[in-house]
Parts: sequence; structure tokens; C-alpha cells
Amino acid sequence: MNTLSYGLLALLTANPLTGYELTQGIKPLWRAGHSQIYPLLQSMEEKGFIRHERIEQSDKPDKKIYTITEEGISVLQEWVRLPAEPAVLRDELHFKLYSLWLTEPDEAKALLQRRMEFNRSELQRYNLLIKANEALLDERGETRELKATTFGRYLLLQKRVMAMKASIEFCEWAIGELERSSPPPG
Amino acid sequence: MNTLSYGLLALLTANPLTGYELTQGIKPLWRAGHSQIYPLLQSMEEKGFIRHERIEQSDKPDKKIYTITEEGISVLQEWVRLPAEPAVLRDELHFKLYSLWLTEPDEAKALLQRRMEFNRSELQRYNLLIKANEALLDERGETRELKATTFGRYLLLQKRVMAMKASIEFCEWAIGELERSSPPPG
DNA sequence: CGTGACATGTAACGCGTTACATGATTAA
DNA sequence: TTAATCATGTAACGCGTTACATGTCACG
Repeated sequence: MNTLSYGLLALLTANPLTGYELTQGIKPLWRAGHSQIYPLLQSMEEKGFIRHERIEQSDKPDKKIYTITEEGISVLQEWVRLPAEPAVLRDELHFKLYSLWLTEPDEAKALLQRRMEFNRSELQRYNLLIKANEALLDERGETRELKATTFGRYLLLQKRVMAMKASIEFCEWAIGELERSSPPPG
Repeated sequence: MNTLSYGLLALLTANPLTGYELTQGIKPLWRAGHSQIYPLLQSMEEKGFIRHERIEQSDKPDKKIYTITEEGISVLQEWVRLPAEPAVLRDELHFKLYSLWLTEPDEAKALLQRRMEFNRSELQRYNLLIKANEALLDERGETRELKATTFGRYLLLQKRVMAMKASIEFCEWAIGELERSSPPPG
């Protein structure tokens, strides 16, 4: 049981999902491809933390819908209360900033601008997810459980939004610093 | 040549360093242990991007001081102008936030508080690094090269500072949200 | 007629962490 | 005397990415 395994359990507490849906749904939380996820689902099923139901489909490939078991919920519960390890950030840009003086000022600016545009599109994506989450609550947010899972998603998405905004602010500031240190002609 | 290899080259453009010093110095930029770094130094030396000088010491173990070569600088230069891959963030807290409703409100708050305290200590560490960087410039910041490398470090450290501040703000906000949704007795 | 979504899996390889290995000096 | 700093290396294992593998339907 590694971190990703617990993450899959976390997603399954909200509702039953297929491996394919888990692969899509985990994207804003953790970077993982389907080739990592399918084997973990198999091993968690052997451990009794999840179980699956096979759905035969004629138009699309058959699928397996995974549901978390009572045992799965209780191991997740124990894990959640354990202190969280420090976040690990791996960003090439750190090294590129460090050696920025090796490039032309124009190229340095372009580097930051590309990152800023990517961050802006990510921010937009998170805002859409927040709206979808709120809509879910408005439509059928009656049970205590749905309110609770929606709240968790809300916290998480706000975390991502705040980080993205900070990153965009950094890019804007750094581009300004670059222009101050080598003003463009004109 | 992976990202970490270019990162080591980046550090070596500022001044010659030992593998040990590189292991320490890379910490704010990338997570990597010495067992990753020593083999990369050997392979980069075979490629001709760096070279080393052995220093014999009587009180401490002997050391190897690595210097970047002209060829090393030129491959780094080419790499820096390439677009930076999106940053990868791996944070257990994402999953724990998502399943926060499985814990007692007190434990949920403690989870966020621990992270906030860690972030605050990181912020302090970065502020010290910024001061050290500025001091370096004041003391002997005459050459154009030193000014340039100091500038790169400055940008990078500001990036980390802004990210940490955003993360601290998130924790404060999230603790507030938790208190609002389940007020403490009294 | 090709691309993308749906859907699940395995294999190979590279990257990252932990542990093993050695050994002197210095401060608590 | 125990831990920490300096200093370099290897080995084993686990995690993450890319590629291989298969097949249908819908849309442009």
C-alpha cells in the first residue's frame, strides 16, 4: 500500500468507479498513468480493500466497477490521521531560472511566459472542477456523506487554485524583473 | 542526461563544488540523495561535461572538486532555452484532504497545522538563503558573472518563497473553514 | 479515413529512496 | 559515548513513464 493506493481508496469513498475513471479522476491530485493504476487495483482487491463487478458492454469494451469495502474504508481512515509527508515538487524551471543568465533576455522571458500560460489554463480547469463540485451539491446534496465528500474536494481544489495563482504571480513578477534588468529597445 | 544532471551543471556554473556540496546545495531546487548524484557525476565526466581535481585531506576524507567544462556550459545553454516541462507536485495531503471527513475535526485541524508549521520553517530557511545570496553580492559582487548567477538564485528563491506563502495561506484558510463547519465547544 | 474516447492489461526501462559500507574529527 | 559533519561510493528495491497490445464506436 503506497500513497497512490490510498489515493485510489479515497476516490472510491465518494462513489464506485472503473479503473479508467480512476485514471481520469486522479489527475488533479496525483500524476499517474493507467499502467500504474490497474495493477494496484488488482493487489488491493487481493487484500480485500476493494471488490469489483464486471459490466458487459456491447458498444464499448467491458468494464470493472470497483467498490470500496468496509475494510478498505477502515485502512484509509487510519492512514488519513497519520501526519502527511512533506510535498515533493519537481520543477525543471528551478534549474532553468538558476542558469537564466546563459540565455538571451528574450528567451528567458519566453520561458516564463510559456509557464504562465500553462498555469493560467490549469487555473481555468480547476475553476471548472470547483463549479462542477458545487453543482453536484446543489442538485442532490442532501445526504451528510455527499456534503462531506464535496467539502473535501472543495478544500483540495482551493489548495490547487491558490498554488496556481501564486505561480502566475511569480511569473508576472519575474518577467518584470527581467525587463527592469535589461530594458527592451524602444 | 536527465533533469538532475542539468541541475548539477547549473550549480557548477556558479563555482566548482564537490559531490558532497552539490548534494547539500541542490536541496532547495530538487529532491535528490547523494547516491543519485555520485554516479551522475561520473557519467558526466565520461561525457566531458565536467572534470575533477582530487584534494587530499588528513583530518577529513579526501574530496573531488568538480568543475564544469566549456562543453558542459554549452550543453547546459542549449537545454536552458528548451521549454520547461510542467512542474510535478506530489502531495499526500491532497488525498488526506479529499478524505478528511473520515477523521475527527480535531485530527483534521492537526493535519493542517503540522503542514503549516513545516511550511513556516521552510519559508524561514528560504529567507536565510536569500540574505546569504544578497550578502554575497554586497561583499564581492563586482564581476558580471557573479551578478548574473546571483540574479538567477534570487529569482528561484523568490519562486519558492511565494509558493510557501501561498501554501501557508491555504492552511490558515482551510483551518478556518473547518472551524466554521464544526465550531469548537466554548 | 484518421483521430479521440472508451476500456483493460503487460513489459521494459529509468528515476528515486533506503540501506549497506567505511572512517576520521568534533561537539554535546 | 553518541550523534553530527565531512566525504565517497554501491546495491537493492520500489515507483513512475513509455511503449507494446487489442478492439469498438462516434465524429469530422
